[in-house]
Amino acid sequence: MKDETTVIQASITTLRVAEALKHLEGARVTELAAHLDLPKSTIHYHLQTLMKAEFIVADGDEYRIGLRFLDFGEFVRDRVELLGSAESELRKLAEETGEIASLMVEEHGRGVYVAREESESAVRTSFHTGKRVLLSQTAAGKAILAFTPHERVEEILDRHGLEGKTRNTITERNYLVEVLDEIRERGYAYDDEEWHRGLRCVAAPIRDMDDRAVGAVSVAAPLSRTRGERYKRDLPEAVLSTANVIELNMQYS
Amino acid sequence: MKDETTVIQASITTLRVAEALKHLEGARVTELAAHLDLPKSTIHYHLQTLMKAEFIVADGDEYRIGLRFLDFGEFVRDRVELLGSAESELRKLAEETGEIASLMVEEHGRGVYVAREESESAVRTSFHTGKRVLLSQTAAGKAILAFTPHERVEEILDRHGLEGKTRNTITERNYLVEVLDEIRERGYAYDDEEWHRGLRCVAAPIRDMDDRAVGAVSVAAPLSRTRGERYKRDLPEAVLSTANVIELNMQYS
DNA sequence: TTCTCTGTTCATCAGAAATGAACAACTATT
DNA sequence: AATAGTTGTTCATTTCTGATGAACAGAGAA
Repeated sequence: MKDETTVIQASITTLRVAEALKHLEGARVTELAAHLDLPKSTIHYHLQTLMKAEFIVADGDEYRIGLRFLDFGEFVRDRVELLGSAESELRKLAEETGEIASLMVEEHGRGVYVAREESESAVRTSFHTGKRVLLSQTAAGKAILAFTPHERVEEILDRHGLEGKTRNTITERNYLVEVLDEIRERGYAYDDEEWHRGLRCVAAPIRDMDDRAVGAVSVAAPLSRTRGERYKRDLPEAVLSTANVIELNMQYS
Repeated sequence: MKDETTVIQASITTLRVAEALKHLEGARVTELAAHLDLPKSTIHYHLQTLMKAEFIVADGDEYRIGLRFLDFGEFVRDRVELLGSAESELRKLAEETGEIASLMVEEHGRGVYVAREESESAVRTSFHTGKRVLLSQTAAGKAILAFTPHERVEEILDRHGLEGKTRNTITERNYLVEVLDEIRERGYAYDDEEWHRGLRCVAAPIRDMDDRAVGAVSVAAPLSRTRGERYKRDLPEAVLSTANVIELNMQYS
């Protein structure tokens, strides 16, 4: 597996500037230069480039990500076929459980939340649609991995590793493989404070005709509301049932 | 006003490839090469670059825009402060009128729809959130222009011109200025099939303390439902009232 | 098989991206 | 006000890299 793909460095830098601008929630030339460890002049030219292409905007004395990205974002969102079959079911799941229900798909070996519905009583966590996470760190991600061919899983783990996020995050490869086996048997996955302290999730994969995961539904709830039977039986049942309906919807569209 | 800003050509090309990929709704190397009039090899390297940065994805035998843009898109959407004050009001407006209600802001001299709500009976037009249009071609855009300082309006018109879209689109600068004066007096703007055949819109600006437009609300309805008083009185009233509430909401947040 | 498409790789070369220093335009401080 | 310390922009220079067409390999189609 060769990693030295020939890419255009200048473009990579421009994209990194955009990324940094998002990460810093707006920034000025000097700040970006420090953050990316590049000369001010270099940053300047890359910002000019992004401005000319209208991907960023100058707001007062700092640069920010522009609405052009919204255009692209909504476009790509509409291209996720799963969404059509899933959105209304997700809403029902959120209402029924009183928590946050979300839909994840895999891309470039990462998990991406493409939809999210929350009820009034849901916990306030700050992950928006589009959020990218490591598959190994979330219930939905593990549900996806469990129903992904072995070689592909290996590839993904090679590429992204197993970064620890909380004290519960799985960081050992062998252990992860065991967990995935369990999930495959059981049919659904747990996240017991592995991604965020105080937060537990239950997720079920959405599979195609070949039994490959095309995504996963998950419910996220605070520790305090995931005691006993609710965590062991009720939430899994709700999530599984939702995943099942989505799978059926998919087939008739 | 010098236009020859020094930009990085390689990056511009990469961004153009992304743009083309969106426009073509996914494409292969050869198709892109033809569309952008560049050698296949050049396209190849730019695609590799976008792939490595995970901004696009290879789907079967073609490349597509990736979900990374969704991350950026949602991020920038959350940064539009207006939205917090406007979203619920927009929904009410959509229900009340039974049409499509949307919110536009200006960026880089263009109009960008940042929110959109539709009722069941609304006409099916295919413009999604994030859609960028010429300000002169829409009711919301004209409402914004009418409450934008003269010099800035001149700048915008110089940059983007007055492209015709339907037979009703305003293409004469002097006439547009007249229309903007009317709008300023009247307080709201019309779009009489100027953007899309068979579609009429009514829009009102949302203004800040300095009377400058920070956005506009608009209602879009099919020609058949915009006869007589509804077009002349009811819709304007509804839109104005919504804009007013949003302005008030803004001040207390 | 042969032909005709793909997309990828290669070698070459012009020219463009990166850079630090110099400059100008502001703020803050005194 | 004057000054010192910021900032962002411009400039000249040099190296290295992005662009290119041709050659190549791989997949279907004929």
